[in-house]
Amino acid sequence: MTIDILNEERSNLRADARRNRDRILQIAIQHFASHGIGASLEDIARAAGVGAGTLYRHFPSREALLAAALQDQQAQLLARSKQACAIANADAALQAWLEALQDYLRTFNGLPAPVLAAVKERASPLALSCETLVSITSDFLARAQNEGHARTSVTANELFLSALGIAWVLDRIDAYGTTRQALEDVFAHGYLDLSPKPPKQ
Amino acid sequence: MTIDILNEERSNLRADARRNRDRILQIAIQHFASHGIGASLEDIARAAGVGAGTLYRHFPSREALLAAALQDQQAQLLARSKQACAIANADAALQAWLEALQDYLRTFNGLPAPVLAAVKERASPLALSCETLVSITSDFLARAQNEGHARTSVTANELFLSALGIAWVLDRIDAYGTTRQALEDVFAHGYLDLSPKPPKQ
DNA sequence: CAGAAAACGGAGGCATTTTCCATTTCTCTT
DNA sequence: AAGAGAAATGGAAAATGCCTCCGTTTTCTG
Repeated sequence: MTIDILNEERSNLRADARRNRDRILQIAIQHFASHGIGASLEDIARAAGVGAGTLYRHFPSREALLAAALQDQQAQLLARSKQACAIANADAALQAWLEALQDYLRTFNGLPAPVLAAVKERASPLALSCETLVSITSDFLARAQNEGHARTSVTANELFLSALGIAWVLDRIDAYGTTRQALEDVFAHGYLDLSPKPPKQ
Repeated sequence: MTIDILNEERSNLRADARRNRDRILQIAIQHFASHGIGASLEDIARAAGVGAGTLYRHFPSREALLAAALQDQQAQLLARSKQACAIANADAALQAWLEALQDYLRTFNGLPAPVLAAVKERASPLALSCETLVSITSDFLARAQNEGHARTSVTANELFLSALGIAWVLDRIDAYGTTRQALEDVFAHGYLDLSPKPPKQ
């Protein structure tokens, strides 16, 4: 149920290795934040004062580095999921969770892409956390289907994937109109409204 | 109203230039189809039997080449929009159009990304066709809002962006469950269903 | 057919990822 | 406290891909 992949605690790294690892991670977070997830790994290595080889030994792939850089945000996301659990109204709880998820996906520019990739690639360092996210989504969805108004034909996977899709669009469109709220609205209610009696015809 | 950017007809290209341009384009379509929009431009040039310089002279950027490679599909898309226009039911017409749009966006793997980029970048070679697509979407949406059941709070832009988001997800998830139909369903109806009386509470 | 203009192509500059290994640094034992 | 061996380092280099530049070749025109 935990989202952590590697706790910092007791690890048998040599002192210099640990120092370098931490340094790289800290710099990576800064670079991902300012240049998006595509930030140059060479730049990160240089800024951290280590050789490229060192970076790669600690984080064999961009995704591995990304996964490590996301741990704090993931912890925050988990905290928000706990808060959302406490919301009495099931629909509101689901909505709160989806909003938290959107915020998380905004941590770094371009994050939705590797997260989506991780959904299907078991091997990805982000995969574990992805499964957790889908599973949490599933919990909120199930509750909203039972107690609230969530459509019963929707699955947690679809919900999660849709959230990714929206996050991806918003990631790249930004201030294009009043888009964020609007898109989340389409997401929630669809573009068709079959509820009241047809306005015409 | 046309989607064409450069008609093949009378162009004052020298014979060898036209030959090369056509050749490059033909090969590019094949490569984009098999390797996605990220296909190596060097490979395309080599396969077309021309130097990299020649490719770049004819198509200054990947997007320009992509735009040219998409012309046939765009023509097909326009044709489908005409067909959809003929559908009596406004909702069904909108749905048919959105489906055609999805198919178009599946032409090459990864297409949604440059299309989304083109939505905001006036300069992009894909921008013109993008505007056309949004405008067509707008027509179908307006009709479905008047005659059918499309929610009046939704705009064509939001609809188009949502379609891009879905296409992007499906592009990378492919056979992940029964996803396609399901996602389009969430898109159409949302994940909440407020229509009938609340099932509980 | 010859000269001018147009087009060609591929070498080379640049950026980036990733590997490899000779050297350096740490740690643990004695 | 010293030194052997394991661990970690860093940066050179290979691989890939984008894109430009310019000496050479092809086409067109009169």
